[in-house]
Amino acid sequence: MIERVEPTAAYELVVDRIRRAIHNGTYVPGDKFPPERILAQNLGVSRTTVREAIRVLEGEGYVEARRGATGGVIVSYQGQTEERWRPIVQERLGELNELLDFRLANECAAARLAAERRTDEDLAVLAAAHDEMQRVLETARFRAADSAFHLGIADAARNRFLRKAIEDARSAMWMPLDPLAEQVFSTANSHHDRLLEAIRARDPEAAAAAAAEHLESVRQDLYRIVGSGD
Amino acid sequence: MIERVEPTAAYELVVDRIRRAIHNGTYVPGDKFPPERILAQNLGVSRTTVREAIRVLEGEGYVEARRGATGGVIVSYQGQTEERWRPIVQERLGELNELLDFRLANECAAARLAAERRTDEDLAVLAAAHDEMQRVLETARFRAADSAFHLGIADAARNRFLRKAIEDARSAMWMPLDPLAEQVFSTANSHHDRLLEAIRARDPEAAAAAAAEHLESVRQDLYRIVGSGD
Amino acid sequence: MIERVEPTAAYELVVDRIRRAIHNGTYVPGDKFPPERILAQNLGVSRTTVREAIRVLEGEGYVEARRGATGGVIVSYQGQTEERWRPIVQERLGELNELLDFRLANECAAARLAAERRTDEDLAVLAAAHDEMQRVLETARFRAADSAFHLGIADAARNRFLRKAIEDARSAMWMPLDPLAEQVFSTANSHHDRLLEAIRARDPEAAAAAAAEHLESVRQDLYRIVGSGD
Amino acid sequence: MIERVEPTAAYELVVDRIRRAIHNGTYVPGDKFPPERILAQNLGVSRTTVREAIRVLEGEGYVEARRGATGGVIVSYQGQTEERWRPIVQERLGELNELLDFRLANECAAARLAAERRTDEDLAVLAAAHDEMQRVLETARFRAADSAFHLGIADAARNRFLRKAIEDARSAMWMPLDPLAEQVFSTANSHHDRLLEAIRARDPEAAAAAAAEHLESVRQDLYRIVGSGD
DNA sequence: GTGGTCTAGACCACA
DNA sequence: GTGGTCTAGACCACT
Repeated sequence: MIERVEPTAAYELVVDRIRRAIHNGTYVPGDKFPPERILAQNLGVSRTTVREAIRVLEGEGYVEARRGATGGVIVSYQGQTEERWRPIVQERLGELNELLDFRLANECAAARLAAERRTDEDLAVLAAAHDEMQRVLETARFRAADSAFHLGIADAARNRFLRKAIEDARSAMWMPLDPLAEQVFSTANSHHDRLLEAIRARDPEAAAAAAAEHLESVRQDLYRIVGSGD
Repeated sequence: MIERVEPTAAYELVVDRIRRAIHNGTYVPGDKFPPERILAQNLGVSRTTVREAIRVLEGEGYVEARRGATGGVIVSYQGQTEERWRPIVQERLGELNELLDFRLANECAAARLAAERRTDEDLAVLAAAHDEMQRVLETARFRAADSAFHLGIADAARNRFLRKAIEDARSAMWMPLDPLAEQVFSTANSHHDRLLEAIRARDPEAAAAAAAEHLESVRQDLYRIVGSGD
Repeated sequence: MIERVEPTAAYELVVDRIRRAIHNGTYVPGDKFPPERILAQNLGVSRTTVREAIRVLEGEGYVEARRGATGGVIVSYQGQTEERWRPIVQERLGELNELLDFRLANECAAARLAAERRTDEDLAVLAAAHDEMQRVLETARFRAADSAFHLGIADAARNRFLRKAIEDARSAMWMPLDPLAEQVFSTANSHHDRLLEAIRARDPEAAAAAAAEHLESVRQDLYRIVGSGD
Repeated sequence: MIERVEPTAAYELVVDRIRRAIHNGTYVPGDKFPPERILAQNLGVSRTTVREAIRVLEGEGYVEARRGATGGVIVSYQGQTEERWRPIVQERLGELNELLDFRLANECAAARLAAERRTDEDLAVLAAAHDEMQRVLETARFRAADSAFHLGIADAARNRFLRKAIEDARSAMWMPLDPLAEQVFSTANSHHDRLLEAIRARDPEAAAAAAAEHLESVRQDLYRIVGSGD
């Protein structure tokens, strides 16, 4: 009836923000973060708090801090093989399915609204991300462009609640499956093609359908990972 | 790119929990809350923190604390006339529209999934809430039953993310519009009828359509409030 | 610079109020207090708190509680001989002198203002108290009339701050010196005569002088008690 | 006959102490208070209680709390124009007159006793406060020196009851009338001159007369404020 | 090293 | 047995 609250320390929130920025490709392995002072300012917290967060992320192997004038905080490489992740996916399968249903609801709605409301600027952003995805070879870069594409749709839908729900859900689904990602590049690109075209053509239903198809194919990928162990 | 974090104090979380419990009708005006000591235990915080939250809610006029063995913290009456709320609705109109689009996405999806997955127990819960809505005269009780109905659908959909999104959105839309609510009782009831029937019949598309229709009529009500001032 | 605070429990305040009422003769030995319920109402506290206070006063020997229909809380007799109090007066002599200087300041000012502002009603109250003092034999009754007289002057001065200061100071000086009191009856009466006449004649300076003389004679009485042990 | 008691929470006592310290100029706008932990120790209460008091004072606009090593609780600036305070003075006029009569009684008595009992150390304190008053330009500093001067007289009188009565009365009269204060600087200084000289000369009657004259001129100032609105 | 928050436990005043 | 207050101690976030 009334559930437990769990107070979250400021530095945990910062950890979350940074981790999410890495997951959605804002920063890819090898990238350097802005200086702590700047980060602190942007996040609206003190530098101590940022440092605390970075220490945690270092512990998790997400980032690496280097001292000196040429130093800074850089994102680490941490690709994982499909093999190592299969048990984890298996365990989370129920949750991942729920997440996909949740994304279906929100990303289809966003695609529909984006098709209605998109400006030419929105379209340019989406097209750029789409181009980027077809050009890049590196998984991390692909993921960044992928995020930019899907969040660009949410932005074009002009709805901050859908935007946040989509961002949350994508972040929650994230897994460092570099090898897998490569296999699905081409499939993803064909879906993205259809989605982009529908939005360009201002066709809400086609956009929603393309989004749904895309997400269902992601679901198939997950089942394939799980199944491939048998 | 990287957004501000806003650290949330434990007592703020408690304020939110309690406020939400009032908004969704878990406690209606005149109801007494569990004793502070019990609340603290349930919420997993100390009594001081609960009291801090109650003090805030007292300041906002949500609750009133009475001492003594027969005392306790009770929910205040704070009905507002449509007149007083028109400017506030007007100001929030953009946000409310976004919220409705967000609810459309999630509540239609929930209705669809509920129609597929509902058990007989789910149906019993929905039917009970539906009956309650048609029986009660008091606005607060109606609101409670309304919440029970819609969250019951989310529960039947077996998806915690949809559930949370729906709860959040409903809570964010809440306004103490008692008079308005009364006017829309009958309309709401007819929509709920259709929704319940679709779920009973395990018809996903009909359920989604009924949910959509219901939310669009809520949107019309909001515009009516704003427009009635001319 | 910033001094300690000492929080006072409600029941301590009640103890103080009741003790003061006994000291200034509102209730004299043998008198019965109002029922607890009434006391609680008048004091603005709950009955439990009144009971707590009475328990303390019982412990101090001020009152005695008797059960049953004819029962109630009655003020105890607790006369003390001069002998027993001499050491206590000696110890408090510095404080008592300060109190007398404080009373001089405030009672003279009150006498002066009373002479200017007194109404015929004020005069009647003072005259009644004055008569009472000359008639009574019992120490307790004399003290009651004495209090009525002096506080009546403070009331006639129409100044709540002087009133409170006088009441506080008189209460702080109180000692259960029944034998002493008898010895000074006649002296006190002659001073009171002069004070009453000056106020009746609306002569501020004479009133202040009479008040001063009265208090200085009280000071002499104290030194006599202390000295009489040599 | 028996008056209501009003139980005072510890934090209310602390609020009072701090507010009084501000009123009598112990801390002037811009000053920083001792750290909460020290305050708590000095006041003999827990830090929670001190914080509760500070929260109240923050709400009243008396103080402002800043975090960080260079932070602390500082006294706010809150000067008020004569205009804004006229109605308030008007409303309190009766009470203020009573307070002035009360101060007359006690401050004249204190001046008289101070003239008799002052040591050279007392004189040095008074002279220092007197010098300070003639030197400072800032209202707040003047008020602080003024308080030091008058309470210094009470201290020289060696009477804790007069001391407390004077401090209470001065605190109760306090108003944030900065502009007014400036206008009366010179008048006050001339009165203080005479008062200081009488105490230095050990002339009780002259001291009392100077104190009386000073207070009567304050009364005139109040009437001037009230009258100036016509 | 400051203010901000939280905890666990206690006692008090109230009905 | 309720809310109201207080304590002693702790950790966190800020500057």
